[in-house]
Amino acid sequence: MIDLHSGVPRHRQLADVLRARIVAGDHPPGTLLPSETRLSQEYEVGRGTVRRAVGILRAEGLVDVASGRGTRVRSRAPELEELIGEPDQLVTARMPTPEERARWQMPEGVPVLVVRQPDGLMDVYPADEYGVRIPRG
Amino acid sequence: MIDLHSGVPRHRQLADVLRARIVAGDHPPGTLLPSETRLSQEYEVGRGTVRRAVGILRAEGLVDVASGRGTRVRSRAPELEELIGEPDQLVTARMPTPEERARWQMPEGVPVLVVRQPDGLMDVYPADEYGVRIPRG
DNA sequence: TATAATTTGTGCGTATGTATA
DNA sequence: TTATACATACGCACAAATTAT
Repeated sequence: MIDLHSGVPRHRQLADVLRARIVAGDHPPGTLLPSETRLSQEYEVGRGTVRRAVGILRAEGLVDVASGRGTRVRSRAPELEELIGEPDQLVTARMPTPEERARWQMPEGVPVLVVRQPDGLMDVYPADEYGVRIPRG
Repeated sequence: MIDLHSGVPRHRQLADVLRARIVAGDHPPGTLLPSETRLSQEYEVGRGTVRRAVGILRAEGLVDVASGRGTRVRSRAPELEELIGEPDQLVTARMPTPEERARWQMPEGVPVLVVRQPDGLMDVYPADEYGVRIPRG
């Protein structure tokens, strides 16, 4: 599975393998991945390498990691609450600041939608729960 | 600066300190941060701790790290190319897949805008370069 | 209630490789 | 070529959170 001489870092290789297994349904949403120690034995890499690989999946929003409990495959695509856009607003996105993440208790790997009014005021919404609908004329 | 007995992990404390210094303009965009070794001496933590702290800032898109060159504070580029939204489109955001990041050569810590058409088709744009403008009726 | 086992979190030291100046 | 700096990887130890006994 992991090629030590491919030039590709092992933690990226492992992240690719785990991601593939997740999207292939091998690890269904809601289930736990094997523990870090188990994975390090299974793929014959150090635990630190496993943690970096899992960290990648976490940053991508694929899994949720909790101390003492394990690494759980995140359930995909919950219903988005629709915000109705208003003319001349500009919608973009970025990663939240630590304060914003704390305020809305956002999981890792989830961006925020930034809706900027013509007058410069901005509203911010977690992108895993909100979407902006373009209104009909 | 770093409190060993606060309960807050040192690499998080250091990330907070560095982030604060960056946003305060102490380390202007385009400049290099002190080297990892220098930071580890300055804040009296291990180099691994420094790397984890910098890794946080990198995931947030605040800095760009290059081997042999150093850690550079990323220039904020609020110059967004505007896409004109069309009625009934739904705009949201998520983190890019590795393929999407490679395709557009996106830096870390940058989400993608997802524009979903009424028929289900989706367009994806890097959120650091694009925004969606809500058209007037 | 208390204890142990499991699992993730943190931190250190070390080694080797690679890129840049 | 040499020095500097970052990248990857391993191993070890201990702490903290959770779950099982």
